[in-house]
Amino acid sequence: MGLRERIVEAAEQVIQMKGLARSTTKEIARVAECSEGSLYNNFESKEDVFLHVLRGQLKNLMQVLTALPERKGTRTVQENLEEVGIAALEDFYHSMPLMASIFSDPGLLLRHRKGFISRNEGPHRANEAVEAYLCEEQLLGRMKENIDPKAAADMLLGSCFQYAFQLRFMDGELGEERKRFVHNILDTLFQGLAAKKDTL
Amino acid sequence: MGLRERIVEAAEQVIQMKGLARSTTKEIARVAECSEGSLYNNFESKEDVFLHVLRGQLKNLMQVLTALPERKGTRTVQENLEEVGIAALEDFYHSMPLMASIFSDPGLLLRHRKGFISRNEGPHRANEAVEAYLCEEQLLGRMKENIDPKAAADMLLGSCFQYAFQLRFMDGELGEERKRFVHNILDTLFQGLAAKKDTL
Amino acid sequence: MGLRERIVEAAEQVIQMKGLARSTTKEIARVAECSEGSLYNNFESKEDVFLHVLRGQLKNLMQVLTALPERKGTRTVQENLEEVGIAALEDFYHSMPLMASIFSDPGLLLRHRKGFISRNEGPHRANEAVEAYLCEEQLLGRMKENIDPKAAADMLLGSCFQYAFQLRFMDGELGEERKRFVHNILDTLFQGLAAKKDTL
Amino acid sequence: MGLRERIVEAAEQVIQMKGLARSTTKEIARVAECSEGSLYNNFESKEDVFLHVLRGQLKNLMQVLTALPERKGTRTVQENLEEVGIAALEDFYHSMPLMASIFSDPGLLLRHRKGFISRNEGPHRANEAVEAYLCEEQLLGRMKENIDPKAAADMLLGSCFQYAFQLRFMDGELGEERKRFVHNILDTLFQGLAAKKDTL
DNA sequence: AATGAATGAGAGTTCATTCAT
DNA sequence: TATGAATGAACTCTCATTCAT
Repeated sequence: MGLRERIVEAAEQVIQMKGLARSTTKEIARVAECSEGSLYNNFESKEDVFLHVLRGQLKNLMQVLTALPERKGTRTVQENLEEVGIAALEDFYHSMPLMASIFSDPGLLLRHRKGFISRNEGPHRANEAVEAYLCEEQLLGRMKENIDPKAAADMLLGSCFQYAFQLRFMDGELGEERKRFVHNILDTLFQGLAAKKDTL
Repeated sequence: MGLRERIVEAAEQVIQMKGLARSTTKEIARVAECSEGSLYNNFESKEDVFLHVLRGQLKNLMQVLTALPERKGTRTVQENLEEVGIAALEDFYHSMPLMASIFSDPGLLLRHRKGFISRNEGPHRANEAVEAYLCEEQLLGRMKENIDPKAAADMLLGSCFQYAFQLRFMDGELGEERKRFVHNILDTLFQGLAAKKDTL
Repeated sequence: MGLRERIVEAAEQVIQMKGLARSTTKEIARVAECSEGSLYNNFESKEDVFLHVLRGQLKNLMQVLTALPERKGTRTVQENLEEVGIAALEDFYHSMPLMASIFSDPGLLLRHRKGFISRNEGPHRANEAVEAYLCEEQLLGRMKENIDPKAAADMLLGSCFQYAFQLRFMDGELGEERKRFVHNILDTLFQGLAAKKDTL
Repeated sequence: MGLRERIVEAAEQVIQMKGLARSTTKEIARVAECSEGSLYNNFESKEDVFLHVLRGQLKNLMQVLTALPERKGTRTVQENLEEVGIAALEDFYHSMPLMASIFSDPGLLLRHRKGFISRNEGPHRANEAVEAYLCEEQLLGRMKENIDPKAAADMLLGSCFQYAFQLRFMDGELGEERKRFVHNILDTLFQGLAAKKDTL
């Protein structure tokens, strides 16, 4: 593994542990087993290192989403979405401190927002991928016709996102209940809340 | 308005503008039109000021949720939830930089987590309130019986939460589409995704 | 007791506890049960308060020394000096943190040295008083003739002074061994170190 | 000379001049001709610098005391003690502002007392060394048998200690009278105060 | 005379960044 | 290319003193 990668991994570790606000170049260099000078031989600035760390997030989820189009028409829609939901929950949980930290410095966000968007790295990508998948399933008649695939995608990923946020806030670990959480979400989402017409 | 309040409001403004990481006591004092010393006559530390700012968040949403039990059995369930969703979206959007910033310093979170929990100030309160409301409506027969109220609450608030996060990330403003967003979510949630049985 | 006295006593307490460097007007006012403003209605400055505290030190020793001339020719010289030594040890022990603290701010010492000297408040007064007493006893033939009363006084008080310093440094309490210490000092001082002539 | 040493020397100079209470890191850095940041690359804190300054005190006296055992049986006891007394007077005079300053912050003393004791750096070391030397001379018959070597040591060093304290207090310089002072002390100590028996 | 909120200068400390080696 | 000592600007926080009440 090259030094650049080692530095990015070290930075990720340090930010996970201490938080972005308490991460220092000295500590990152220590964990990467190199000098602080080497940080600046490989990256423009500490900010630059952080950006590379950010890019490495949600890797697992993105992989699942990349494979999603192939799932179209196979297994059940709910099964396919469960796979997505679990991956989302895991990655959101893992990356939350990093992703959330960007709001602690709006200037940083401002400087790099265009870059994120042009490289299609925003956190909305996942939602769009799920939405696209659901459109396809709708065309296949495997999902109700007159509902909004975007809303469905937002509910699945949004509930996972908020759950990850709240777990981190409460210092909860992400244990086996993750499967049950996603399962309950999807069950409810597929059934709908509406009472039978005669009782409405 | 007392100086304490002015300081908290100034701190909120500054953190909204510059982010927690770039907020300085000097700037907060400047905006509050007092000396830095006065910050420390009124609060133990900068951290203490931040905590008071945090406590003032989600006020509007909490008010709507407090009124929710009285809504039980009135209007339609979907209308009642729309009110909640819109308030959530607005408050989440407004507070996101503040709430997310806490993850930039896990030490800070660690020091105050117990306080948050004991004062019931965690971000999960909203979800619990909506869940409780939906349980009641279920008993009234205004919602399908065999679905999970918690999952429904998580989807509504989770999608609003993530939408607020993404809007902030993309520098989007929260305009009139907020109503449409919540409406679509609830429409989809009430209908359910499941295809008609004969086509499943 | 008037407010002025209460403030001086409070200041002494606080300086004893926290040290001059960590003593604040806020704390002194709290202990004196008055406002910080009252400090400045009664004294020119914090420095002024400290000077008044200093003047109150070594009261017990000075009293003993004042009575010393009357002791002349009574009891034994050694007994009279023991009384002095014990009083010195006690007062030095008690006042050491205060007296020593003045060296932490030479500017303060410089500003007030002339005042100390003109009011005859220096720490050398005690030595002079003992020296004067010993001169008298020498005239009475109760002490060896050709020795230096000043040196004797310096040895008695000096050893007590340093002992008090070292006790404070080591966090030792001034217990019953104080009598033994002074007794040993005086025994040795009276006997002299010189070997018998035939062995010298 | 390394930067660390330069910083310690600069700190000693500054504390000698301004006193511990008025010594600032800015001034120390200025005198050491380095940045304030360098202070913190070389020491944990300003307190840490002060501790290193303290450790460097009484070097000359300690050297004389280290050589003392070799003096045993040579020259006269009084000559050997004069050398000790003069060194003590000089070092006490020089170090008094530094040593005394530690009492201006009992918290500091508390934090490091164990360290001082375990490293055998307390101010009592000198007394013990002289006491040990006198014991040896007693065995050689060069000093009166039935007197207390500890008391003798305490009188010699104590009188020098207090003399140094008073000189500093009075802004007196330590001139050539230092030899006379020590000489008088020792003369008196060796002779003893006791009147001839027939006159007692 | 008594108050205590407000002040602001200045303290110790941190840390991203540089650059001579 | 790798280093890490040196930097200095910027930070949070303290506290003696003032003054309107």
